[in-house]
Amino acid sequence: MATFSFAWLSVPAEEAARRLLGCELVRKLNGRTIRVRIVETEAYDQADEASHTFRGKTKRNSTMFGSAGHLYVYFTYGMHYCCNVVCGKEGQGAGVLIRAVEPLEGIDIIEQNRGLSGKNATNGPGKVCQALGIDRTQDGHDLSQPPIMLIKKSLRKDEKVVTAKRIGISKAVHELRRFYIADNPYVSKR
DNA sequence: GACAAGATTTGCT
DNA sequence: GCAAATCTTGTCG
Repeated sequence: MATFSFAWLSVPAEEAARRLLGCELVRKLNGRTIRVRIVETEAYDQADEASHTFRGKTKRNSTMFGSAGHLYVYFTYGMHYCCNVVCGKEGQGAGVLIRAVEPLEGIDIIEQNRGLSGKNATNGPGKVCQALGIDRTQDGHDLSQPPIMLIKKSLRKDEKVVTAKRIGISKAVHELRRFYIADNPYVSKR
């Protein structure tokens, strides 16, 4: 389907990061369904010194140079996966890191995958991937197709987006490119 | 062909 | 609060 289902993601990374807040991610795993809500994101684009795409296209980040609505998964620190939603226009090299989610359905599966329960199971980039069973074989996946789908949702009226400094990186840390839903208990703290 | 660093998490001092 | 665990990719010689 060469539709523009993800036209709403074909915008600058910062805008896409805001729009992704509150959206749901549906993951089919072993015949079960896991449904979560995105509560924290972080924007990356090619002009960002801390981005993988800063020095141009490589074999690893080629997914981020694809079209919006795809999944970019990378492996880091020898033990963790992080997942991003590609955004912007094709060839732009922009994406949004999913930093934290709120479990809505299939919580028992999440707890089983993580070996933990409560908010500690999904309040971090590496945790989200482990909880949803995402690894680098999902890199480049089309988020309009199973087993992982992205569903656009709006925030509730009483919820507001907070813009904050980035964390966990060593370059351009002062940039205000991290977004999260105010007062949501599943947001990573630090 | 070899070396250094990394969008993190967890456990111990 | 700090340091280790662990391996892939990118950069440099």
